[in-house]
Amino acid sequence: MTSQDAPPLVFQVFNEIGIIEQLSRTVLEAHMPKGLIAPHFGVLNHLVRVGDGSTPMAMARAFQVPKTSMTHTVSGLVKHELVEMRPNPEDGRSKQVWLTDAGRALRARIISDMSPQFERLARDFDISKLQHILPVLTELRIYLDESRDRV
Amino acid sequence: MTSQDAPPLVFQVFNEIGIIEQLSRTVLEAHMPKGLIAPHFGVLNHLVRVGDGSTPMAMARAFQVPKTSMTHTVSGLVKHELVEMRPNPEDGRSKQVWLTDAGRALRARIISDMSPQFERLARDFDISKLQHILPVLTELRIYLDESRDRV
DNA sequence: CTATATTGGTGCAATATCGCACTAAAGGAG
DNA sequence: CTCCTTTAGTGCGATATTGCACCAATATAG
Repeated sequence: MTSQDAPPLVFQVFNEIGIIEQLSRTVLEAHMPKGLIAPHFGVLNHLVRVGDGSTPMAMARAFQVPKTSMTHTVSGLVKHELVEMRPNPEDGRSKQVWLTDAGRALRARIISDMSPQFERLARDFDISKLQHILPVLTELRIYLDESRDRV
Repeated sequence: MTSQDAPPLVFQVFNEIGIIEQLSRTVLEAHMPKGLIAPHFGVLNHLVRVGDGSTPMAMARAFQVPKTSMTHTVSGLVKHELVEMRPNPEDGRSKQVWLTDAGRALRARIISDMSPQFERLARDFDISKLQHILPVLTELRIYLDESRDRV
């Protein structure tokens, strides 16, 4: 019975990460309008930060989700008129996703709505600890990402 | 445009955590039999570690998911005969979830199947870094958990 | 150039997630 | 005890996720 009493370190890390992901996603979604969830925000945020005109497949790869999932998420944003699809002039197979003004505005509003919570966390929590773990998380993410297809 | 070029630290941490969660979940699910996904493993693992006979609601709270989601997950495990439901002798409203031998065996097999990958990660990655971030992740998880209903 | 392989996107079906409403049991106020 | 509230669980419907199959466009082999 020893093995199950002492879960390996890696296991524990992934476990905590899973719980944090769930809790933080819930917080995010509490600030989103009805009908939109975390993946929608992810796409809006991605388009603002990386730039408009990305293709659905490029975003599916960026988020590591199947292309059908990205099609579905983007179509939800189109329905809410937060992005619009345009043909890709460089490749007849693909499309480009462009933000609308409403899309930009919604993303900005969600972020500003959440800022009090971030600030409270920054007050209550030792931020330097987060600064220390961020590079490790990034390294771990890169490792997992690169080992993804080798498995 | 400055605010969106420099996402706050907390934002970045949650972002990395979200990606790691997704990648690690994919790894886990690659080791699970067809028809079972990460939440099923979560419940099996929980029952082994915390002990048999927990109620669906207790687990819903532990995993921070709606009770309907837990009902669904547990019913999938029942269908695969990995757990069984019994009436709760102490409360006529609720039930208890007990592992079957097959449930215990499957959980053990999944863990042992994944151990080579954990070991490879332990070789390729500086484990002491994970040791350093684990307590911070735990602290962050506890903070979010406690602030969950205050928001 | 032609034939084949690959790639981007979508429709469809199976399953998952989750809010809402409802029932049954338990708890609490009087 | 009775009434009211709370709690555990489930049915149902809306939406999400994802594998599979397919089409159209592009890339590649010969």
